[in-house]
Amino acid sequence: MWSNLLSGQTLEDVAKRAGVSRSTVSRVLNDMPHVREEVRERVWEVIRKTGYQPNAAARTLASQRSWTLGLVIPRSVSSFFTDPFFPRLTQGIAQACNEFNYTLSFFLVGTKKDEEMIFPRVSRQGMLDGILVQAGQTGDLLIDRLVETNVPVVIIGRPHSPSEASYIDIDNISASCQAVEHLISCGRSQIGTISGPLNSTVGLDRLAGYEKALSAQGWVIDEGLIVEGDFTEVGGYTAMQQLLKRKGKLDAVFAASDLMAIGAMRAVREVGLEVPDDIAFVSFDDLPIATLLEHRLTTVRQPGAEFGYRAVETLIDLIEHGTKPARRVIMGTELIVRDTCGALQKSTAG
Amino acid sequence: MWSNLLSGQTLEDVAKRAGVSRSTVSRVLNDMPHVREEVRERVWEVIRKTGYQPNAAARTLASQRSWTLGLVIPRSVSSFFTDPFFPRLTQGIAQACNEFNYTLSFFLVGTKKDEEMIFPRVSRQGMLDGILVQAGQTGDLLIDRLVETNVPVVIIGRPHSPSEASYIDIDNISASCQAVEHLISCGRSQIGTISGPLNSTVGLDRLAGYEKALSAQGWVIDEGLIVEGDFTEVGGYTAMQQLLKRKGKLDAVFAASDLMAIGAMRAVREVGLEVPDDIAFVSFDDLPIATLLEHRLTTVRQPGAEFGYRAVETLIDLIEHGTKPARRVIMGTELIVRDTCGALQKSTAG
DNA sequence: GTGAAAGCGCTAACAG
DNA sequence: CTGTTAGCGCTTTCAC
Repeated sequence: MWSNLLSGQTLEDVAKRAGVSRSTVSRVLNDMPHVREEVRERVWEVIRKTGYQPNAAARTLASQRSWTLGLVIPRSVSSFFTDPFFPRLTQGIAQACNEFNYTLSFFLVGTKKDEEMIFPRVSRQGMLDGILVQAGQTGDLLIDRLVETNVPVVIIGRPHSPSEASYIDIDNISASCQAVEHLISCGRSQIGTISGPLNSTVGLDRLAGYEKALSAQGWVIDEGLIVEGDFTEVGGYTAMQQLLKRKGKLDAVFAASDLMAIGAMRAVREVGLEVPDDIAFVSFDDLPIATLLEHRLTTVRQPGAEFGYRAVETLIDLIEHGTKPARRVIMGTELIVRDTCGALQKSTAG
Repeated sequence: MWSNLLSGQTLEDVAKRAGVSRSTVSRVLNDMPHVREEVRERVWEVIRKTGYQPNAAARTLASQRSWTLGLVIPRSVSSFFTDPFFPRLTQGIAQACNEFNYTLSFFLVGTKKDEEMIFPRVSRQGMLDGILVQAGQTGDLLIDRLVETNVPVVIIGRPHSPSEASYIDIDNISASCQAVEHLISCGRSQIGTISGPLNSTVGLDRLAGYEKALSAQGWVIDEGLIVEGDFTEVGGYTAMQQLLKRKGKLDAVFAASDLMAIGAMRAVREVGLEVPDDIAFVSFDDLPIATLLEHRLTTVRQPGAEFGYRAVETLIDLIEHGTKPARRVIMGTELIVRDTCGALQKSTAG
């Protein structure tokens, strides 16, 4: 009966209609105490009838709280839109934001120019209550700039510069070590690796895990068995071709991502070799596609959505309880044994 | 030398330091005329030195403009995080937002409860200058609610209810028709289809294109050759198994997405049939993976990033020049002929 | 060309 | 329990 949605209603209007003051309406709106039940209901009634919606900007300005979180993807994270891992991460983040009633703003830094345009928006007061930023490459200073900003920040992935920043990560070293150990326990001894980009901590850590496992056997690291990849299918394919040049001395590969393992297996198939008989594979991610391939991937499952969810929880903790001390959250992984490592085959046959 | 980043500086502080009034600083900040060049530079100098950043909430409140766009994914769009098409779309949207200096807020409606939580946030005054919403399924009323809100809205995909809402889409009917015509021109005549969900316009339209192509030949539509899919790999696999029950009468399939074609080809391989010799395929999307398969996909390329970019442009147009008349943007597609349709093979052999 | 003053719509002391 | 009163930090007339 009264004017409807978004007709520019204000608290004042609602107050007048309900015959109370602005403060009372504000109290009702924010579920605060000290309002008679009868009045509270009268006010709600008016709010409902008028379709009144509080103005977000005014609320933010007055309360110094925007209920908005920023998700920043640095320029150096080029795989954000191609690596299937990220959608899962984003999903978890979005879900947590919904649950905790935050809005999620998305800052994709595509170019150097973008960075200069975006940074002011991100660091602006009154815009964001906190920031989630994906760890990128060495030399990408965006994260450091963000941290200096004094807005609560949680880094997704281990940051390069050991600062007092909060971050959330998985234990890439242990997980990779375990993956390679599995290969060893399957009887493989000439194990190569296709690493992630070595200018990222995730690439570095997974390589470190590989080396750790070999060293634990007392084996010496053969640099020729290490090829740097880029987390893409094509990168895995190319890297495998490198590795195959020394075939005969290679019976297994640890790939730092499922996508690279898929590319690598394509290269293996092309030269007429068999997976897992000739070359066994263990990789990382456990993408949905892992079980749909001809040879189902033995791979390290890392939390995707849960990871994002937890990152948001951590950030909200910083917002509500202060940024010090820095939080360090390490989430667990799990080795999923399937076909590509040859373990199941063996136990079936043997 | 003066205090730095985010120390709670205000326009007032800057004005004082520069020896001018707030109005002048505001003019400088917003590149407005009527400021002496000398003064302008003095003010910029202070801004730079102090690291002052204007408060976004205050600015939004005073100017009634948030420079923020919302991207809403309705509950019924469950494939958002699994279909590789969406990342490309999002990328284009994010890029356009950067270029036009808008911030992108992301609303993922996961559950019915989410919808009730999110709707007020989205429709709230002072929060969003405009909304991009992905078209969902029939019966999903979110879009209609959003349109009623009077905030400028652009629907991504053709909406179900023919309202005066603005939308952007590709010509799914023509594109699908062309795809099936190609199959016909390759000499196939027993053509089945794995459709998208038939409660979505995109599913409906691609099926309509399939039927149009057959009808144009004077052929009668065989309902037994139509199986509904869900745009996923597994859905394609299952649908193909249905179709294969009538094999011998089937020499080609039009799949409404690449992912479904991949699943379908898996099913074909499992029963020992050959692609494209026994069954030819044409699909839709042209995902990056299309060229990495054993049989490279013949598929309809639809704009991904460009689509998102254009959606943002359209929305900004609505914001700046009014929502009437409604804009209808239809983007082009292109049939990419590769291996799965058998055309190349044939021309090589013949 | 510049400044004063009045809001934008809300929250949050502080009285009562 | 409720209302009054200040702001939050900026934009935007309107004088000068």
